[in-house]
Amino acid sequence: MTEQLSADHWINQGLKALAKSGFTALKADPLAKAMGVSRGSFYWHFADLCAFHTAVLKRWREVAADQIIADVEADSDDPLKALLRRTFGARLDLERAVRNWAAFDTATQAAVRAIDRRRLDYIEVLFRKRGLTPAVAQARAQILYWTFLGFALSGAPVPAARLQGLLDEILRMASA
Amino acid sequence: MTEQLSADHWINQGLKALAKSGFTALKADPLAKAMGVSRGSFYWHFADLCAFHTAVLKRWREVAADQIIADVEADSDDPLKALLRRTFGARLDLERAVRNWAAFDTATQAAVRAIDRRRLDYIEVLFRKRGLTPAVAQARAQILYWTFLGFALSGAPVPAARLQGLLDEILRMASA
DNA sequence: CTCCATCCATACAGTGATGTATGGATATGC
DNA sequence: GCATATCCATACATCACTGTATGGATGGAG
Repeated sequence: MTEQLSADHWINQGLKALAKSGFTALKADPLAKAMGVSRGSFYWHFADLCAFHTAVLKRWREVAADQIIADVEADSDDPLKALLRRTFGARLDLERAVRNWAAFDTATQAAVRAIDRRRLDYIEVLFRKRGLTPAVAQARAQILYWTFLGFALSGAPVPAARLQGLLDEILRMASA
Repeated sequence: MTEQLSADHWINQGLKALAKSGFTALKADPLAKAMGVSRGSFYWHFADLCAFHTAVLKRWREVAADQIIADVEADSDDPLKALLRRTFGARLDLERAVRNWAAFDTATQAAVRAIDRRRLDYIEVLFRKRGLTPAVAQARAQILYWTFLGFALSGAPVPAARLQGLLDEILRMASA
């Protein structure tokens, strides 16, 4: 057994295809071709497409959660600033693809909602630690998160220098 | 000729299907069934699917532009506030669907970019009229537009009362 | 009334994918 | 060294949709 595949191989390939080509690429036939293998393998590891989809989604939830943990662990001199730098600077193709997917699949929608909840709560905590009242902290967390989502989903590339200035402005507005 | 269809009928149905079911619903066969007619009509009015897609997209550009005009014409006591009320309160399914579509089609992507440019420019003008420097006006316009996009694309429903508070907070942050 | 243009239905071949059934290859336990 | 479990290839039936070709219906010009 030199080159046998596992379910994880398929799931990883699924995430890769998702980030690169969107959720419409999550099909057995094209993935198999991309991996140089036949669909026989796919249908051995997964009952059907739906099972594969839920597996990919589960993995995404894990990595998205890990992402959050990593952000929490970020150097905490100015955690909000660090969080902005990290999130606005990250590769966002996967994020984009999953959220597009969510418009067509309720399970994906649920996963996205769960992740949103966690991120929102975390941002809110950061604002509270800065001394804002709970109500204002909640509002600004929601607003900041919307801003991030808009940036992530707009798809328009922003030069690094300009992005830096925009992040500064965001921080200024959020801390006023 | 009592019940003949025109290309416009198809395009309108396309926009409706787009808003309701996303860009994957822009197919001849399902649309024809939904209109109680056969694909023969479709392929008489349009050379192929691609031609239909560009027609739908062209129409979207027009209505999205009209939307902007309407916003510009909005009562101008506090234009920014009026703009927020109008955009955050509007039906955003079509906006959502088109932007999802743009992730899979470069022509759609170009249309979205064009609309984004116009909206951004308009918001920037509003900020300048409020006395902000060009640089700050540009930055805040971008940030506010991202915030709108995040709201529009997040898909999570927000109760009207809570939304009102959030809009107030946005205005406060943007005007500080 | 007739002819023609407009508009639509139907039938066909073709494509890309799904899911299943069956059998072949390869390592591992005994 | 053989049987078995694991993993994959191939072939098949099926489905949804595309695009085309052909013919039928309907209304207006002459």
